[in-house]
Amino acid sequence: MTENTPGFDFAVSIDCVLFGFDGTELKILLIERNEDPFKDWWALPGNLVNNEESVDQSAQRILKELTGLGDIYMEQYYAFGDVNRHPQGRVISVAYYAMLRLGGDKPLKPLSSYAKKAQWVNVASLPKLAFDHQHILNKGLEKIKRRIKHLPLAFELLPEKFTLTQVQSVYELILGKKLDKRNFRKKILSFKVLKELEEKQRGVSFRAATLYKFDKRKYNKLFGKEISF
Amino acid sequence: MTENTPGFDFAVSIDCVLFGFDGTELKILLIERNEDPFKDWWALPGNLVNNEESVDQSAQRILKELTGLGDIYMEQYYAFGDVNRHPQGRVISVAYYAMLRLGGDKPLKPLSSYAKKAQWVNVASLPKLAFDHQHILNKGLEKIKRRIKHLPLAFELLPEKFTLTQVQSVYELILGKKLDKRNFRKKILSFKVLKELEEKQRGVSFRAATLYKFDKRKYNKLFGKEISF
DNA sequence: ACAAAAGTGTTCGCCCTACACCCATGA
DNA sequence: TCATGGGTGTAGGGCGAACACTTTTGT
Repeated sequence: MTENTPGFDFAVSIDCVLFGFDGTELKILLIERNEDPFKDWWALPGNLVNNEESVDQSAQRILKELTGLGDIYMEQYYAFGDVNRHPQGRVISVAYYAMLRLGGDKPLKPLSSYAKKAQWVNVASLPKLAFDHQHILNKGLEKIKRRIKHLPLAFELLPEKFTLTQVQSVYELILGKKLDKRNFRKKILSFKVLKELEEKQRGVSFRAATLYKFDKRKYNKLFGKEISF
Repeated sequence: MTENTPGFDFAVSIDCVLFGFDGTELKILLIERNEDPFKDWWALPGNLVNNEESVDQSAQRILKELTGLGDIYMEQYYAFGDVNRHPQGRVISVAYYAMLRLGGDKPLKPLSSYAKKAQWVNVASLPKLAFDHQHILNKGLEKIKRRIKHLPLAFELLPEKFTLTQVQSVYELILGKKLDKRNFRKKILSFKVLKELEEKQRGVSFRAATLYKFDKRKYNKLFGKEISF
């Protein structure tokens, strides 16, 4: 335990809930810890905030250290501050989520030594998590359930070109319920933020679906108006 | 500046945005600081988190110290963590908001000495605030604008018995726009969480309005369903 | 030919919006 | 009697929900 100037004896950490979509399942990125406490447990990627960086910058740095990715839309969603959430001292953790495109082209970069490995894990079949990370994750899931109704989070999970069925899958996984195909397509197209491409799906053993792109320009023009599922 | 165990050299504070409604205006509670930095400036009520209390408990304690009120619905909404937000060291501040009933029956209790006085101030005509408190407040206002569409925040600002016009005023002030009287009444009554009383308004020099009460029982039964403005 | 997913319209009910006048009360 | 806010209904348009079959493609 630490002995410090009263009032200045806290640590602040970031924990990241990184969502990914592999075409079928909703995944999150976990690391296997290589240090006590909770050595060998699975945990959310996270680390302490340095003294010379803001918490937002820290979140970006930690995400970059763990994945090699920068410039990711990342949103703070809650600060967890129970007294005993960390066994080695008073640590307040600020949680962020991000939506990431999975794909072989973006391998996970080497990690700091406190993690043995990082791995994408299906949200539906998680191991026991270290600290209060299950709680942090649950709150993150609730958050994106609400936010995906107003923000275009789904397209950040999908490849640049995607089919409407893939978009629908993402919504169904996050909201946890089936949606009607015709109604879904009508609605998502009614926002006018998807651009239909000439191109079609390839390599599937059934009728190839039309590919679409998310049109960020048009989306930005909607600013102020709400999209709503 | 402080010299501490690396990693455990942060302070964590709470800042509270306390909303109140006096029948006409939306107010927030400010204090006038009696200590440097920002001596003599107006600021949001807040204080450092103690080592042996959770941030939620700390928020409750601080609110109680400043107002004498306990058991207030208080919600954390953001953590502010810029490097130089506090001139005397690295302080992360976790912001909470609460909706309070104003009224002479609940005077503000004596304050800790770091405040000269506390005062309800009209949100529409604020003084310059210390630290990044204007920013914290702005973010709080955005937050309640969204939340009042789904949560019964308005009734926490109102006296136990209130008229429909008063409810409408609160919504108009928070949303920053006029609403149609007939449509508003239809909608608010359609949620079935208001109980019409036998009683009428007294002491007004025009037709007395019917008084209503918020029915928490019925509201709790709605759990899961969303109310939506 | 069959398996698998793509793609497509209509109907109905509900909710949101816009809109204006009479009523009750106290001064 | 006047000034002030209280209280009330309806019509039209738009949106969300329910619902099933044909098309395309690869094997």
